[in-house]
Amino acid sequence: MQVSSLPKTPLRVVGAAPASKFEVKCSGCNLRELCLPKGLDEADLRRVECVVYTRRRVKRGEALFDAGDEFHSVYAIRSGFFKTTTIDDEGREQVTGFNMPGELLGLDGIGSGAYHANAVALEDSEVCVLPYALVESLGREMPALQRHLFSVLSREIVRDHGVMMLLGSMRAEERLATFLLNLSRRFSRRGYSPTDFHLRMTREEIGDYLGLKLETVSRLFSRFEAEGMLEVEQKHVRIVDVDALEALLRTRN
Amino acid sequence: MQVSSLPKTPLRVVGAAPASKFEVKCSGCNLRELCLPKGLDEADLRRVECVVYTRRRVKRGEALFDAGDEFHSVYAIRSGFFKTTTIDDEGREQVTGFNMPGELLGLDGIGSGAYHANAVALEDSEVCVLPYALVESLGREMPALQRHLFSVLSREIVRDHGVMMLLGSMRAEERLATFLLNLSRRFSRRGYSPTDFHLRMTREEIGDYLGLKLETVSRLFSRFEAEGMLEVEQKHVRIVDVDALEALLRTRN
DNA sequence: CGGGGATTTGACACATATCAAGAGCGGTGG
DNA sequence: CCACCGCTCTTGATATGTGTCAAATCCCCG
Repeated sequence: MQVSSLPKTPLRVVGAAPASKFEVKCSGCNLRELCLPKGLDEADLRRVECVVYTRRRVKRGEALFDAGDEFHSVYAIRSGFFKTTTIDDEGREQVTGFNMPGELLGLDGIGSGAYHANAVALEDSEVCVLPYALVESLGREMPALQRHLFSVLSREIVRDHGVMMLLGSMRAEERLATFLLNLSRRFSRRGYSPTDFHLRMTREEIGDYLGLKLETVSRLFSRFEAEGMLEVEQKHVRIVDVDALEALLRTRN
Repeated sequence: MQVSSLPKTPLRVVGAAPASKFEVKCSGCNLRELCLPKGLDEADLRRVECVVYTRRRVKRGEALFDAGDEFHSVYAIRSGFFKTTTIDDEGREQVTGFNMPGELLGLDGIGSGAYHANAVALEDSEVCVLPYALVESLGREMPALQRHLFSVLSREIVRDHGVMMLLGSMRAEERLATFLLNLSRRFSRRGYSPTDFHLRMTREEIGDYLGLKLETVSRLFSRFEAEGMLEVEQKHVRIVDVDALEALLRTRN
């Protein structure tokens, strides 16, 4: 079985400097279109690169930041995979999102000066550090950048509303189907197979995201496989019948 | 029984011009601290007032905007009460929020140029219209305003994560308790009784927000009343025992 | 190569949904 | 001012989806 999934660190710059210091070249980054506005010229890019002057590596299982940490930077994922979670006073844990290269982390900290979520790497990862004070002031000088930031925040709100829809109005199988189709689309956009990928999170983490128990998630995987929609082998998933998955969502019971 | 609830239009400027044209004076608005950054001087306020040059009235049941409408403005609620909802392709309806004076509507449209949600007035309401292009450019000249907007967007994300927590990890009674305590706090902040208020939404709308069926919501109200935590009379709610409500949330089963 | 976490699966419990009926309330028009 | 109508709400009986508990297997990581 041929499985194409994200390599551990597919986007690392070859010959980059040692861990504590990296060459940062947004201009040559193939994720540029995901974390920067379109149509920046060379001069703009150089100014952005002055803001993005460090990278940071986060090992699998480590936190990029924790809820309550003082907010100072937003992070652009360069390689790897993250989950963000919030834990309330009573210990309930909710996974608020899974994040892949080109996406931003830490936006939840802007409003209060402290991060509200934990961001944990699900595999060895690398992020670009964007000191927020610099981003903000650069935004004032570069309208396109400012507009882009507002846009990213707004789209995050729209995404969250989608998750609210999922959690509030969908049945378990619809939630998992939505989740898989969403992953598929995002992998696809990044040049990876939309039908064949590696889940970086556990069944429990999927459950904590979808509002389900891990046993339910496991059963659903088994059922989807039995019904010929998926091939599941541990964390490798192959979507065999996209149409059937999508049809699941259309079935208004 | 004495019930203090929001009057129909508590904040209307006495002697305001007719519906199509209002005096707009942010400087005299007692909601200023809710929708504007602190510490603006007189000159700044006048500039803001140039942007907020119209108001709009929305009757109970009418939509301020619908999903798919072209995005051009953000709205600050001056009086009244709104719900925002999203409907997916299959007709599932999710209430994404209830909004009261001082809160902003339409932020979800910034990212894509079209609103993603419907905003419907739950009682006769009035909003300040903030043309987004003007807000954006004024933000570049007034850092405090720009920072405030980012802050509002970020806090909306945090709020949404709270709702995800509610929908994904709480049981029905915890959801309703959380909802009531949240309303209580927001009424309180606006100078109204935190224990005694009028629900402007139906049981069904509460259910569509909390991911529950209207019957479940109704039963919960009855039970909370039977247990001496609430007094419920139609849409009037009186919180008799806040501690008990909060204790409900602490009960990790 | 060993061990502990992750996954699967089964049996059963329970919270919430569904279906149904009736009551209450508010608005409208005669 | 009263009666009617429609919508909202309440409550009961029952169904069902998902959670809980438990045990066995798997397999990945150190």
